[in-house]
Amino acid sequence: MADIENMEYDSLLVRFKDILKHNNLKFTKQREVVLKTMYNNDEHFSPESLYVLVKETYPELNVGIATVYRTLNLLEESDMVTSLSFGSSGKKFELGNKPHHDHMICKMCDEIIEFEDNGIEKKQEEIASKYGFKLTSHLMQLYGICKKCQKKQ
Amino acid sequence: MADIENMEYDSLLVRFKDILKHNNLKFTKQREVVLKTMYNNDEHFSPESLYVLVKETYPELNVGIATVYRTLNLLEESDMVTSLSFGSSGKKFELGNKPHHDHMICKMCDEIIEFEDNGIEKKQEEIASKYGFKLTSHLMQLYGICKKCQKKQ
DNA sequence: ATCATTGCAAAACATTTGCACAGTA
DNA sequence: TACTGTGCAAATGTTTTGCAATGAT
Repeated sequence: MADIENMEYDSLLVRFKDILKHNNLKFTKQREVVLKTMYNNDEHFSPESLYVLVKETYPELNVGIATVYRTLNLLEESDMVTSLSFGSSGKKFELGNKPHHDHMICKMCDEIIEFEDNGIEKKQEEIASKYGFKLTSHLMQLYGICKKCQKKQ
Repeated sequence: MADIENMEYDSLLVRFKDILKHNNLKFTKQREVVLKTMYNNDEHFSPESLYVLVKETYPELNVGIATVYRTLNLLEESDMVTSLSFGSSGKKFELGNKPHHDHMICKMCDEIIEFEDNGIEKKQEEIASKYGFKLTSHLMQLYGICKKCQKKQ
């Protein structure tokens, strides 16, 4: 049963349970379902859109949007999800199960393209140490117009 | 009168007036005062804090916060100001009169340190062209703990 | 004179919180 | 059992919008 397909999710789940235990928090269906929905739908979610998806997928649980917010905040504090903010609408979240990457965002269609930035990281470390700054994370977003939208113009 | 001190502001103002004219928009005291206040107080502003400062400085104009928002949005669309968003509170804006730079943000005290990133830009262009993406701008924010706050810990 | 802009208040969003009840350990 | 989590609705915070009056060209 525990085939390779589920290994990654299982390890996320174990990590989540660990975090909960270490903080004297409880493992609940709602928390599990929020994590699982993010995993099964590999995208960038707004709290609202994740909420809709969770409700559609698990209507019997009757999950409230407050719980989605609470769970996302918990997951973010525990570094299991990352948030991006751009544009005028609120944040978007993604599950941190992929290797580190950054984002290119199309101004016209809001599409998000992920890319890896081997090499830029080193430069960032250099800059930070120059200012005595202790780096914990970074956000790099490139804005512009994607291939498709360039054709439309 | 037009000494070197004011040249930079004057050129901003000319640019602003140009933008207004090209869009059939009008040059008003309120719009001018928002721009001027940003220029005179070289910082990163939330719309709210800029509003307070404008009211303090020009109480007789009785500028409303809606106008501050409208002006900031206008200035941003015209690329005269840039916005950063981070944390859970809203956006911060800065006037785009400095050479391009990025930001280091302290997680503890929210201080913003600016730095220049000669060299990273080239890499960004490379990445973008690999995806057929037409780059118009970018955002790079390094998060961590600043020198002062490290000592406090 | 014409048409955009303004301040105000209300509306629209986005997110958080208080509380009584339900669920986990 | 003890205590945390939950949904709900209300509260909060941020940004936008409709409107009648004002101001710029």
